[in-house]
Amino acid sequence: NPFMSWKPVYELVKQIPRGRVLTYRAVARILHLPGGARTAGRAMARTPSGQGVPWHRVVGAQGKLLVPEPYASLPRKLLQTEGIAMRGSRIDLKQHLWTPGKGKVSSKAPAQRRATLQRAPRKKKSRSRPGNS
DNA sequence: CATCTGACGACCG
DNA sequence: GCGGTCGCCAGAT
Repeated sequence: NPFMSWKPVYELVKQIPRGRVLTYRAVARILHLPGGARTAGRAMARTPSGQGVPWHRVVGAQGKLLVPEPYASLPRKLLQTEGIAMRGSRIDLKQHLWTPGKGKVSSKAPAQRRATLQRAPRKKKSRSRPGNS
């Protein structure tokens, strides 16, 4: 049963408090999901309905709502209802990013720092990308 | 078994 | 800030 594999993800998402959000990246790191954020995204894409999983509280690393059609408009509405502040089409992660276990200790979200590692130039291997025919 | 496909995120121009 | 590309990994074809 594939749902069992993602159960930890749904259990974690269910614990996100009202008015708070988690990024796909954060979910992946907390659960040590191999493959990182995309794996978290895959799990969310298969979120079972009727299980009380607040899927709208999982957003992109930059606070963007990545839910595709035909549900694209739902998260925004739901989050607004929960009092989530937004700058344009983004959520203020500084205010609403949830840190498991520190919900009532500190309301400040830890500033996420990007590694300053340099990477070798990237090869542009086109892997049958949807392009113009 | 070989490929393609994403509810991502990092980089690049 | 935006759009295109690549690495990642489990499912679908």
